[in-house]
Amino acid sequence: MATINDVAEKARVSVATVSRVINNSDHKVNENTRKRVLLAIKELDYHPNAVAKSLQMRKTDTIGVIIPDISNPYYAEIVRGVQDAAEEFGFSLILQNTDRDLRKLTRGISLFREKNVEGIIFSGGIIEDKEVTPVLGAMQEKSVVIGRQRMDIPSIRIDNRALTIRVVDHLASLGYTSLGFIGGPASSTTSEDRRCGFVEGAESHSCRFDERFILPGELSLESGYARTSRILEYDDFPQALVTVNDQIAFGAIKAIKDRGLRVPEDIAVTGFDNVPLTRYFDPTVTTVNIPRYEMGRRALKLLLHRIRGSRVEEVTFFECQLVVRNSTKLQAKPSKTK
Amino acid sequence: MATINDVAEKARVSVATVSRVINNSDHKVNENTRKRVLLAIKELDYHPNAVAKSLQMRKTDTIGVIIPDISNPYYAEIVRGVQDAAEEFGFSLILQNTDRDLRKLTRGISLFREKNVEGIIFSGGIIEDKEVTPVLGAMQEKSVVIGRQRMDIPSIRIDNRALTIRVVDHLASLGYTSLGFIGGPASSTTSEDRRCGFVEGAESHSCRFDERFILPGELSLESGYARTSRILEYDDFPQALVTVNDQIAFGAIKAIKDRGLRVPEDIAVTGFDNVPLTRYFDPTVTTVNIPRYEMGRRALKLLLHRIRGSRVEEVTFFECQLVVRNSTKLQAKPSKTK
DNA sequence: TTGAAAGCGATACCAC
DNA sequence: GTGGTATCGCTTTCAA
Repeated sequence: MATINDVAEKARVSVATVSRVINNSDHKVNENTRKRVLLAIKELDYHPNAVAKSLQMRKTDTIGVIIPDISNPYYAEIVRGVQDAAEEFGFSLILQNTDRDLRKLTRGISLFREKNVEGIIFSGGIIEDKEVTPVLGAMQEKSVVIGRQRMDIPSIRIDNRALTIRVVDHLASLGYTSLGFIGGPASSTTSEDRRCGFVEGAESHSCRFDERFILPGELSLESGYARTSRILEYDDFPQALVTVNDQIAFGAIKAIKDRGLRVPEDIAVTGFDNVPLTRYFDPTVTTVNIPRYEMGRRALKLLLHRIRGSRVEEVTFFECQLVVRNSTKLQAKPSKTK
Repeated sequence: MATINDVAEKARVSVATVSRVINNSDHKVNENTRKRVLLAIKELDYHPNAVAKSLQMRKTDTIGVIIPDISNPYYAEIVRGVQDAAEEFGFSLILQNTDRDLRKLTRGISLFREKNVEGIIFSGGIIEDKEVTPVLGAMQEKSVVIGRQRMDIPSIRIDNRALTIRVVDHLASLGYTSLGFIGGPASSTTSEDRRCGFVEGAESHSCRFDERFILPGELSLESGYARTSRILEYDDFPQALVTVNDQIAFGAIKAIKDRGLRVPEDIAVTGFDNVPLTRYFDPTVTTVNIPRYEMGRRALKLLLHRIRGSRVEEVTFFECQLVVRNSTKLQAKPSKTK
């Protein structure tokens, strides 16, 4: 690999000059010299070494992203948003999956510090003050979070409680009077907020709900299937099931159908996220649209502001919409996708 | 941020000594000195600077991954495999999405070179000799590809042609005699290989197939829906549809049902990939399991071998299995998930 | 066992 | 306009 020295030698100029033309600095350089340098660069197939540059400049133009699992479409879409915005501003991403494991979380943060990332975006998983603050250290000033967390870091959020109340309102307006809830891990603040919203909404409509029908779980198809199966074993199972993500909802619907029951006639189901497949599932799934991609973009921009020293909003809320589809209509009408 | 110099000063030793204890080098260092250094490190909350280390060592422990789109679950799972393996060996990943756009591809490669990644893993999208070779340069020796491509780079592959023939065999054995095919972009070698396999299989069973029913498309739900709708407009539409991925298959099934037809009684559908949802869709989808995660892992390991100078297999094939489910059974039986 | 010093490949200040 | 050179933080001879 050719270095700036090789270029300087070949062009018979100093490295300072080469540096100037590489960065088309405002420092003037003669047109002819510039040409010679450019030629040498071409001939040597010279690429500036970003590592050396980073060392000197004390900036790496990379930011770290910490998520539970990139193979989870929910996070994948957030990451895509972050990444597109990052690219716009000339930043690279380096990713760390935690599987919601504290050890992996802290290891990721340490790695990021060593690699001198300029900031960190967290999404999902537990971020507890006690555990994380010490290893995060000064990087806390250069972090943003997508979702609620227990630390003093600016966050991009949605109002999970209010949204779940909206879901319950919708269900109540359709005449459902007994409800169940399938959540995620107890450590997930998102899931907890939704559970609170569920309870609050159900109470306000005097819906019947029952500890047997409020279950925690994983955010997965399998968990949705298993929890729903368990609920269906009771004769007095609820008329509608509120779940905290679309994967769970898919699993729930399959469990219901496998038991010979119909959605929504025998039991309605709602999800969260509005992944593309909700429009293709049978029945199509009532859910809450969460603008994951946009939240990713925004998180990146927010982080850049922080990095550059601006004060930023402590909390940025994103609006979400309830998307009503066939999994909650009392009589399913022929659906029209397009 | 404390540097190695600060530590040296605080511990009243030279940076050389500090370096030795940090890397527990085999170079002996007195137990007492070591303790002093360790203490200083703790007190200063010192983290070695990976950038400086990289510059000196001429290695970054970073590898680049180039894929069309991380928000596509197919690639997300590959990336997760790569990442887990990378972590095992102490490597970090840096990602680049191309959206199958040549300009983004070359930009990504350039970036990776500047960042001194130690190797590149490509998956998906067009990798044409002409376009890519020059910008890849010496990095070609440090690359591996997941999928077929038109360059001289070791690859991890599956036998798309044979697998598609297997799908057709299955269909033929069930008695389907007229077939259709919905593919991806013409630029996708994977999709092309599958089309060849489809034609070859259909011919060998003397199945009826027709240019009208062999359509290219995108690898998406929408595309599957649209292409299928078009096919269904013909009165002589085929009895079974082979599609090149599960997303397309989902779209196809919905299009069929929306038209009031049944899967598989009126028309059967097959996919490719075996994403988790194929077991939850209604009907469950016959597909080909592709071990994406394992392929990702293997790609990383293969790359590490290359980087370390070993010769590696030019092509590594992965076995895949046909997974028969209800979207191709002539009479659907009650399915049992678990 | 320990330390001094020469780089790694850039940037940028200061002379000329 | 151009060049010399200190510097970023670390590893690694080479001497002591």
